[in-house]
Amino acid sequence: MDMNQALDALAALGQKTRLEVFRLLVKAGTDGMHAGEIAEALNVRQNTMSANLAVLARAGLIRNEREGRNLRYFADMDGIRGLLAFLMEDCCGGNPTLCQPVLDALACEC
Amino acid sequence: MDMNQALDALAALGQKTRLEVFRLLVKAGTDGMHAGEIAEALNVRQNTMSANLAVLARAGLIRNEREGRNLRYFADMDGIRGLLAFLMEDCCGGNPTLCQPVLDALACEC
DNA sequence: TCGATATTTCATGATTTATGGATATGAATC
DNA sequence: GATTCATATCCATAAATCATGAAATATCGA
Repeated sequence: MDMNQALDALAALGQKTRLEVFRLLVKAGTDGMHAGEIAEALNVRQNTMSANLAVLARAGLIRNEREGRNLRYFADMDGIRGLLAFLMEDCCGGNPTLCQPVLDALACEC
Repeated sequence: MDMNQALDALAALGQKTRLEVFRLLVKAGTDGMHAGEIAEALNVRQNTMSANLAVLARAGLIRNEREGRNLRYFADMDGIRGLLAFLMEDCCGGNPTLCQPVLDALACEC
């Protein structure tokens, strides 16, 4: 994760619809959700949602798999973990005893 | 941490100068840095930096203490911890064995 | 009180971003 | 191959955001 990736990710999450999408997908876990379901759940028009999903995907926060006519979207745990690690990098001057446990613990394998 | 606070925090971090400031202050830890030092370190004009510091402070990500003519800024670990917890809330449908350790570990006391 | 220093506030113009309608693509079904 | 469904893309417009210069505020020392 470098600065630009982190910026993309944070900017992507700094918008209401996209933050809601991300949290919805985090909650959905490995089941994921179809694009249409997401749009309906959040009451957002299809084209707007598509654009927002694209922003999140480009930022590495979600990914999708095609299922016939549908696209199923998932939260990308690797992406969010990398972002969190970047945010806390060199925490407290890099003192490892204080902060390394935080980063290690982000190895959540949802 | 509610949705609006989280949006403020993410939008605040989704801008290059502000993300750099935040990481600088995370690195500085309990020592913090003067506003002027921060502006100089990142080569940003003082009024621009002041505006950006205000955004971060309003978002609860940094805080300051006056020291004579200077303001010393610090990363607000409570703020960032709350944000990270909000992002991962109800991860995997709230399955606690998978994801609770991540949230607990964010109790880093820098 | 006066001047110097550190920082913030305000107003503005320029750039970026979000949204909605229309349209296009891609996959399944008939 | 025509139709239909799910989703993506294009384009124009409205809204939000950003950096900047000028002015204001707060603190310190003489």
